Amino acid sequence: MITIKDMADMLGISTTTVSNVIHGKTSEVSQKTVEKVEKLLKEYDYVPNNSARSLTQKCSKIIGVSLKGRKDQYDNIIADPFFSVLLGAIESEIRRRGYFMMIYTSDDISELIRNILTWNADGLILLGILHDDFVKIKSRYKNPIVLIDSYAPRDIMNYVNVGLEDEKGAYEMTVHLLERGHRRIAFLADNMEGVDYIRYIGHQKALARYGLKADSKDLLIIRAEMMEREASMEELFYLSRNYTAFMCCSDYWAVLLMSYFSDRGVRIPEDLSFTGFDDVLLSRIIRPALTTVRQDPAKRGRLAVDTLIKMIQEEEIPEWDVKLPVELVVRDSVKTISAYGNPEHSMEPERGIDDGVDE
Amino acid sequence: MITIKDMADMLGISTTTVSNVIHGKTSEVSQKTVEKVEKLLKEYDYVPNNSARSLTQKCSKIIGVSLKGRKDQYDNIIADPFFSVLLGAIESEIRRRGYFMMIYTSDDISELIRNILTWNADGLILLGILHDDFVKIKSRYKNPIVLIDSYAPRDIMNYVNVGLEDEKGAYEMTVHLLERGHRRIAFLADNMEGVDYIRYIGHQKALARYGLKADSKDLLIIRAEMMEREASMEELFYLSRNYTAFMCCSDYWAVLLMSYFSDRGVRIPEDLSFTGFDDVLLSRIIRPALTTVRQDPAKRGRLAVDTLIKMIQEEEIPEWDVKLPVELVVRDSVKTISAYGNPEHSMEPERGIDDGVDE
DNA sequence: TTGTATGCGTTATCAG
DNA sequence: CTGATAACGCATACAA
Repeated sequence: MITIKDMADMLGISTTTVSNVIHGKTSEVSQKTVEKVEKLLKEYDYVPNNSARSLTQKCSKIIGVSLKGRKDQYDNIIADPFFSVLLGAIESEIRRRGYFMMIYTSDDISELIRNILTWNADGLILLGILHDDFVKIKSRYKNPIVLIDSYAPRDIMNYVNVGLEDEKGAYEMTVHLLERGHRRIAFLADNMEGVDYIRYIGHQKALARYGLKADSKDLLIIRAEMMEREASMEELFYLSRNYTAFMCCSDYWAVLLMSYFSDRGVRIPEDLSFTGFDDVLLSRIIRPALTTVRQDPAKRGRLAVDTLIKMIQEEEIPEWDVKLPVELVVRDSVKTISAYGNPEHSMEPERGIDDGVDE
Repeated sequence: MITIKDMADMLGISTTTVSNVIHGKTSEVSQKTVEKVEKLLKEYDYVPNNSARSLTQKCSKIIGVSLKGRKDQYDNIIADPFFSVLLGAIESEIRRRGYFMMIYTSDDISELIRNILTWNADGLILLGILHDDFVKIKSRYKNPIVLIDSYAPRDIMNYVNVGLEDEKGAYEMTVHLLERGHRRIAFLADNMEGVDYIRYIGHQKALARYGLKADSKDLLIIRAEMMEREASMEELFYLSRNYTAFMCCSDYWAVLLMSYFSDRGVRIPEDLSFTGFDDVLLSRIIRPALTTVRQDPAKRGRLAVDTLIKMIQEEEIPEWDVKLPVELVVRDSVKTISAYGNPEHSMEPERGIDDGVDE
């Protein structure tokens, strides 16, 4: 590892001159010196020491990416099919822009903060962080932050979020189910915060538009450990008899449950319809192919990085809450039960009710 | 961000003393001073600047993780179901051990090397790197390196690899197919280097043990862009008529192809059997569930990190080539065709032939 | 056009 | 027990 000083000594010139050549400030250096230095740069394949750079400058060229692990959900969150695609896109964009990515996963938010601070990251991308944690981070870390999939009360704190038309997606999916004649729909969510909550709002609005009312008993919260506990699954199986459709908040769960139910003799979609959210690879591969809401995680990752770098370079404060479009993808996991729809509800939305979505 | 100097000034003592307290060298500091400093440490929640530390010390506490992207394979390699689980395990273990993870993906190996050097990473974990690239990296980077899934000629260069019983896995899978009466087996691989090549060796040995000979025309190389090109898939479809089983080098491909073939009316496993490798979530979810070779990527990730840290701390040079066990997982994607087996081959291995595996 | 001097935050050496 | 002081590698303001 050759240093600037080494090279300066070798050429009998000062470090300043070498540094200037490295940074392309050749206007202030004679052509001859430039050539000498560049020759040496090539010869020894000089690589700057970024620790030293971070020290003298304000910036570290590091972008921190944090996903608070949730022990209750998956073994490790990086393995989640949706997160991994997103993360891959973020990584490649960070690299393309000449930055470095450092990942911090932790269930302990204060440890996470210490890790960010200790490297003085230029900016931060936070995935699926809850509001309280965001506030804690924001209070200690002053550089730009971009959130992905966050819903926080706007009035409490400014934030930049690269989100999704979650409400619209859930709305359209619900409408799709209703139009196919489904009236007994269960809504399956990981939790009732953030993204899943907003999707539930969309679901409710669609029901309302059809003169139906969401019933809290149709809201099924599903957790990773349930798959392990036979009793929980039995109960879910039992509950499923009340429904013609399971509307899931993620492809991951939809696909897992489809597999579980079909193994127990439930025919999909004949006996029970399923829908997902995300459109990950899984949902295209499984049979019946999953009807779902598509988003573009690669685009999202890129946009998050672009936005963050814009903020870092202080060109501007970008739009504070982007909602990327979603698209209903109809495949084969939803049955059409027109003749079998609950007769007391018409197939058309009731007149006079018109709550917009994402207004 | 409070610094050591700030605190020293506040207390009217020297930075040395503060630093000593921070590092627990309290034997050389009076109790009173220790308490004063620790109070301040807490109060301002002091976080050390790691760039400064890296500069003065030999170590950076960074572990670099590199996966050379292969443009021909996936959009981004992090999204690969197997890699993402492995990566997640690596990340959590690195963090648990008090290190930081920096990811470098690049198709340009020299860019990758520069990134590693610029941060002076204490150690490196290389995933799926080919031998030539490893040599290049090794020539520029002198800190410990642990490989995952590498096969290189041992005589050329020392290396530490955390691998798998690839040969054994493929051997057992092939035997399984043979015992179920399959005689016309296609071997599908991404390429003919590294892991896939060793698996092919195992495949060949199993065939030999049954008095059969591997035919190079039964070796089908499959690439990501093939899925897009209709002509390629048509050809594969046409070829498939020659076989009773497709033995795939990864679950990823097995599952993708199963889906493709079953959509075109091929019954699985009645018309065509499939096997995979890895046992990712996908293979458990899909129906028919995939017969595959299980490995434990989480364990692998942990072991790789443990090994690397051992090397970094110079406790010892660990075993140079670990091969973690694999396990055949029989599910429903392989048909039993005992009555239909090629009559000129007996179901039992021929006598007198006895090439061991992984000897 | 080139060089000198200083500082970034930390650790380590050595002297008091 | 404590404190100067130098050093790590780099960038920059200022001199020459």
